[in-house]
Amino acid sequence: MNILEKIANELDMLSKSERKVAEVILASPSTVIHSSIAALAKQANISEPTVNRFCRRLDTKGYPDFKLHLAQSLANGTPYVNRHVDENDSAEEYTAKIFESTMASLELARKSLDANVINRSVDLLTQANKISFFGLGASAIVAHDAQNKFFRFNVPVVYFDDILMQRMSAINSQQGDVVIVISHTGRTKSLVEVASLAKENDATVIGITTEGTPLAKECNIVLSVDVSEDTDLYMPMSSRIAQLTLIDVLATGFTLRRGSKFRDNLKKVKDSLRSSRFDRKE
Amino acid sequence: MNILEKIANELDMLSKSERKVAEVILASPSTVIHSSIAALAKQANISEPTVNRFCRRLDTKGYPDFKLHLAQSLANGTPYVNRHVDENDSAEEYTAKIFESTMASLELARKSLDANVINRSVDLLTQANKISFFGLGASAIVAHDAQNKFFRFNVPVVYFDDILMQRMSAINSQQGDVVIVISHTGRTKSLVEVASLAKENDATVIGITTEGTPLAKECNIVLSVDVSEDTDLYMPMSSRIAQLTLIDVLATGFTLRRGSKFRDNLKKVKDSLRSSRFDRKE
DNA sequence: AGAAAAAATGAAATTTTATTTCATAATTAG
DNA sequence: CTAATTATGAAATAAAATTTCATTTTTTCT
Repeated sequence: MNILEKIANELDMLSKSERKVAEVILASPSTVIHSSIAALAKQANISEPTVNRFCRRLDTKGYPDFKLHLAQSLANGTPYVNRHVDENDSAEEYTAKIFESTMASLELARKSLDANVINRSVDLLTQANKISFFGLGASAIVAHDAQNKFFRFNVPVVYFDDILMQRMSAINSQQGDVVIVISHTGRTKSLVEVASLAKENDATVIGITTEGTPLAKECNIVLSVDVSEDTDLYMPMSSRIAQLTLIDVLATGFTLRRGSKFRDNLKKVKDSLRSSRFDRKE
Repeated sequence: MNILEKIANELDMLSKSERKVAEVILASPSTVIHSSIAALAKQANISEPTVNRFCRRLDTKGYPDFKLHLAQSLANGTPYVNRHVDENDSAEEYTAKIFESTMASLELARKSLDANVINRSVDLLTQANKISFFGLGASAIVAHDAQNKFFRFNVPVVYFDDILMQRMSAINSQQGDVVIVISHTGRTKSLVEVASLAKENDATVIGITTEGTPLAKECNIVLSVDVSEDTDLYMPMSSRIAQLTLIDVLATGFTLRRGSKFRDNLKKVKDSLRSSRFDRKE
């Protein structure tokens, strides 16, 4: 179990001074693993025994043992933290930060997903007469991608990123159709309306959105993808990556459910693209 | 760099006694991280200073520091590896596998990227009179996404996922234009031709593709995004995620280069979307 | 509100652990 | 076979962590 998460979790179980220690550690865990207990105590403006007690409260044997746990956490658990891009970052720095934030978001998204809900969604998709993907803005890309994937499966699939087409399509939907509505915020008015229209016309509506939003309330099933709020500061970044990965999951679930014969078919689709490509030299 | 590998590598650089230490560590590294220097010395039948010297020879500051490195190596055992989805996987299993593979690919992609090339690309983009993004299939989504992002920056930007439009646009390009061609395989004939046409017409061609491919050869600059070959078995998955993250990096570089005033403008674009959304309750 | 109990905290002492120093032993080169 | 070099460990020293205990702060109960 990751000790950084553990610290964050148990933050309110700690005493005032211990919390100071926790904050210093969370602020810069990689510095701490190279600090002595004295240095850390000074940094947090508390005494050395307090640091020691803090370590014990986290079920480690003492400070050195705590550092070991911390080192391990840094190596795997949350190597990918959300580090904000800074005005003066070099290309190298902001590249690293963006990749790491994206990975951190994927980690988070994975945790927020419920396998049962995925399973039910795959069930519905395999049984659908028609599948529609709707999204706007950044989520339009996700819908576009989903169409691209499901199209390969040779199932009736459409995608619209135009409000009017979405409405018309929703109104024409019927029992047996699955409509997937994608929106990170879950607050885009026209999409919420589209979801509502589709539902009224007996389609099954699956939302790829955040739990508890107006859109989520209109859906039969909600695939909630949580990503840290502040990664998408000025433009959608992590959210759409998480959504796309979810599409991969659904597509994979779909192919698995359809069995091996179906996957042979996929290979055929892939091979059919070959003539449009230059050969590999090897 | 993994310290266990390092020990194994440098085994023959070590003295007889130091090698004894190395062997004890390699035999059971997880025991060692909980041992004191005295315990380890005894285990290896050598003295404490020898252990200390051993640690220094591996470029660590001393025994505690060595243990930290060791702890990290142990944790790093299986970070995000490419685990293949299996026929009989449960929803939980394949979800985890896909998310982890995606993260592994991002890690790989980040390593393959050259910050200097990114910097030059950002340079060119900020100075461009017009920016075009071309892609087909899964890469069309990436181009679509790029357009969506750069459109917010209020620069002339177009995207085409249609071969004919791409050709026409390439032929009409001129000096000062930047054309970004996206293709994971780098072997799609029509895209290679489009790149070549754009170049002939004095546009600067940036390729988001794999190094050494026919497309790469036609480009002025290649942003090479390597992802493990076998992740995209039947359909493109990881490659497009890596490409999209690269788009985020370019877009971020762009905004940083344009300065803070420009970013205020971005906020305005975002705020302008507000009226199309339901309010948050808080 | 105020006293007693409980909990939290840090100074100092103690203990544990790691490192340095230095004399001796082993190895290598000439 | 000897001198030089290198490797090694015992002992001393230094550094770091932990324990003890007195003091302060907070909480609980009149």
